[in-house]
Amino acid sequence: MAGDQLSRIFAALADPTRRDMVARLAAGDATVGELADPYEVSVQAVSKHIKVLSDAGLVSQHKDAQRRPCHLEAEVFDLMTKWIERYRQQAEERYARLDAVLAEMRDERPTDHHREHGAAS
Amino acid sequence: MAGDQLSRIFAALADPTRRDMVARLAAGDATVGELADPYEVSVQAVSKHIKVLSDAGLVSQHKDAQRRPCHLEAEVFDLMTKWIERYRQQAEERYARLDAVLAEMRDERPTDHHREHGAAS
DNA sequence: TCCTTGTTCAACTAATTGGTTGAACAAGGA
DNA sequence: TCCTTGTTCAACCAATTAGTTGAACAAGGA
Repeated sequence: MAGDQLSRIFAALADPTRRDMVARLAAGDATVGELADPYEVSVQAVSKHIKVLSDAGLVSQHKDAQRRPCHLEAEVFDLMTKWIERYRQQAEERYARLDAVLAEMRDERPTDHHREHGAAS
Repeated sequence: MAGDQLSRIFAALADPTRRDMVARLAAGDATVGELADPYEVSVQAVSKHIKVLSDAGLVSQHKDAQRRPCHLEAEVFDLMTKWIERYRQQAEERYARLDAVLAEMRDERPTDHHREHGAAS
């Protein structure tokens, strides 16, 4: 399980070290060695982190002699943003409706002017 | 490790079942039992999933007799969106600049074929 | 050619996680 | 009161994962 890209992306970014690397790469491409420098972990561990980001499509690498510079693939972030926005908006709309209903109830109570127009779920 | 909220949020959403539950909750509050219904897993497993979402701040629960209806906390999504947008924009700006530089180079030597993109700045 | 640099592979360990079952607990309803 | 419903706790298992070390490999430079 956890095979789809969205799962891989979220899982990749659940690790603070990897988020840090993404932040670093947003400022410019970097080799695995350069990325490993600020951390106390082994280069191999960093290489593994890059693989995770790479499998998620967040990072690509191209050959340059014996180096493999890492490059942030910003477009993939759209997948996440779309997913997030969809449910946030849905939830917020629900609240807008609820607020409207509550406001209406507040309005109707003191004067009892207009009658209700059907139940809101 | 993985103690900060952003890590918990990303980790929580890395699981497709939990993303599904978020989708369900975006349409309206639901009890643990109702959430468990469409899945083949035990109610206890669903309860654990809700705990993960709850620890991440994505879901809250309130008491209603013996029920504990789950409620999606849409505001928390902002944390993610902000993090994502920051680095995406940063990366995109970098490309805008790179594109400008490449365009300039193209203008300056029309005969030279376009080069591979190396590290910027 | 041999040596150095940069990266990855392989094997292993410890910790985490998603699932299970069985028991407990909390709040109504008979 | 006892019974049912809804939820969580506890203990356990299998799979995954972040880290380690040691070895391999690929590409220049002497």
